Amino acid sequence: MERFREIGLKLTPQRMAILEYLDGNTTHPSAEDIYQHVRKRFPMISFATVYNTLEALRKRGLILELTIDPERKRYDPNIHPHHHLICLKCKSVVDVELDFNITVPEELKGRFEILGNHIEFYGLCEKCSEKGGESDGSV
Amino acid sequence: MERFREIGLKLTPQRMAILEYLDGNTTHPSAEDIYQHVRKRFPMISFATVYNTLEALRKRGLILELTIDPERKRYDPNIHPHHHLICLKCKSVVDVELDFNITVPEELKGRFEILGNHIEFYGLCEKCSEKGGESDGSV
DNA sequence: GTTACTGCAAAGCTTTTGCATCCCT
DNA sequence: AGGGATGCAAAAGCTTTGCAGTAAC
Repeated sequence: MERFREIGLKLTPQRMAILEYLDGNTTHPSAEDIYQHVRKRFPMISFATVYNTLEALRKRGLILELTIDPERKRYDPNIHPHHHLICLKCKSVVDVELDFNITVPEELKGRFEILGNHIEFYGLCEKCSEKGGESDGSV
Repeated sequence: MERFREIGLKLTPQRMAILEYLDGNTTHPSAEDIYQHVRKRFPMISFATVYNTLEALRKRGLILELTIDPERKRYDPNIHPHHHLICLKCKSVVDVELDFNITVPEELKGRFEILGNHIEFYGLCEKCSEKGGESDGSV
């Protein structure tokens, strides 16, 4: 929270609300989710402010922009390297804090400078599994 | 190609061109890429046809819709389970046909029905690595 | 002859941008 | 006071949809 000021960002009430919502949040919200939540307290807040703040946070490495939902970007305040379970039905995302110790052959490393990796496990969450999953074939 | 007819799809010249372009294609093209390519032979083709065809193929499991580029969907005719290297700079995508044999704890399996996984390695491709990579912090 | 596909245009969503005003520092 | 942030509205991309005409079966 104070780190915010330290890195040269102005701490406005709107941003404070966004930060509070994101802090410890494991729901991997979209910009829309964040907007809807913060709007309860700041009915006048605009998407511009939400996107602007998210971009500022992302640029400084304080949040991660996830590309795991084909429909929209999701944001994750957990910047610790970790992986994700994605429910194919309800699109919920769950953290997987495990180290899988993935190593690629030297031969590959020569042709591509690998800086990191991210595993997406896809399947069905408990709720959607119970209901029985008529999938449309998407992966 | 003939499988197309077998599964109840009409084989039009436009679709044939799309199929030909996709066959063996490892560039992971976007809808725009496909449109631009097919347009050389069929100047009148529309995005509706491209998207329509891609959706028909995806629904039948003949192609994969990839969610690895934050800006747009990419399509992959390689439906064999495999992983990807993504260049953070030029967004090129390279296949990784290796089995990493990832296993998750039983405890996790109980709470989530895992149907598959996909690893994205991110980093810099050979070309972009040479140029030196001023990144904007995106992952 | 049917039915599905095509092309076009319009619309839908998510995300970005320009700009005048405001307010955090 | 100064510069960044805000809210609004418009615009930009990507993707979807409605519809009338057309072509594959």
